[in-house]
Amino acid sequence: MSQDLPTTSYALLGLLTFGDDLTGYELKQRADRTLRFYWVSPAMSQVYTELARLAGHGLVSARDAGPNKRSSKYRITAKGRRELATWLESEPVEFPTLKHPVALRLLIGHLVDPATTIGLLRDYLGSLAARRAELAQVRESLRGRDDLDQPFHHPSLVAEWGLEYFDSERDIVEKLLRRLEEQG
Amino acid sequence: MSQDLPTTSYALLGLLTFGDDLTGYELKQRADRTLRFYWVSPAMSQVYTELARLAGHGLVSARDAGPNKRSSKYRITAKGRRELATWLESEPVEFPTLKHPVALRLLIGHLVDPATTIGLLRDYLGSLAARRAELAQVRESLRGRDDLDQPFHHPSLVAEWGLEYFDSERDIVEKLLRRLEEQG
DNA sequence: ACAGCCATGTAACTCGTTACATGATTAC
DNA sequence: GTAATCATGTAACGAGTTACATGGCTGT
Repeated sequence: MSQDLPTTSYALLGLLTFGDDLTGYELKQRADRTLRFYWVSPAMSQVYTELARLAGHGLVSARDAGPNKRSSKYRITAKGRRELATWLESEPVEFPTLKHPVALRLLIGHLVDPATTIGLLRDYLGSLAARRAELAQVRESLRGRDDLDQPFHHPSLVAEWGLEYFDSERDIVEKLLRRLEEQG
Repeated sequence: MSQDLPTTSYALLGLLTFGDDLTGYELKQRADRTLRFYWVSPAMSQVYTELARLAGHGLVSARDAGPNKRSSKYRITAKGRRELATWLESEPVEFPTLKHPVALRLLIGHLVDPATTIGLLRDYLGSLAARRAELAQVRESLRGRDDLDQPFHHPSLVAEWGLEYFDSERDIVEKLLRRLEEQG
């Protein structure tokens, strides 16, 4: 029965488990707010492709709302919920993948002068702070709906995890930067 | 002059800047040891594809060594070094991408019982420790070749960054786990 | 002789992206 | 009226994977 879909498909399906029905467009917005920080934010076109696939497997159902067959809302089906729970329990869970262009550039730092590397890391600290602020705003927006029995309890746990990750990354890079500045 | 290759291509090219010439096979091994932790470890077939592309752009040169036209070693060219330095200085550097299947599953923890989520995180702590041990071994293997002016100075900085990341991730997950255990 | 590793490559395929096309609704 | 946003989709492409095919070299 287990369908074995790509992970992004399960991720989008998961975003439909919070008690509301969404259009493809709205689903993309939710992905931009949450999924982006620890998975990917799929392109608009892929959201529609995935919704069509999920509907083909009977994991979501489409319901027309607007007058012109537009704005159809998607709802997760009972089968979709079972499928998601099975996926969640399936072993083994893949190890996280990190694609870190900054670390990658630091690796070949011997090709350029130290000032370039230092500038690279300073820029990174800036974008890290900006990204952290975005996530902090998301976390704040869940306040009041994040109690133990409320739908956004787990999303808020994940958001807090992300904030701690950003803080730790900042600390590590700051320390590294001090080290490079002393050498250079 | 800037070629604008995929990042994996620059990454593999970067692995050829440490003073030795490598066969495709050896390059794959080096990627498995280092690149894997903060980028990806490309499939064997892709390594050969990328080497062919790099050679086509004149960024690496192939030199036959074996009798049967096999075991040809690849060496980065002067043009390749210039290209890499340009890439390193190019702005802006992309923000890291994290694909975190564990966080993704935690997000929809409301679909399963707490024990499942707790088990998931415990498993993750285990694989995290294993991965950290692998990286620690890599870092140790660089000792003696990691001084300021030596080729593996920057790789060792990156490895230490990775070790600190793993430690921080472990701390965050352990705290989260305690929180879930108290609730459940 | 056989296993296991070294070594290279092609073909088919999936995932996901960007570019493009189209049109409705809302706010000013 | 017109710009911005809402909304949905198709087509072409690129990056990267798995499966497959091939054969040499090394140790026991």
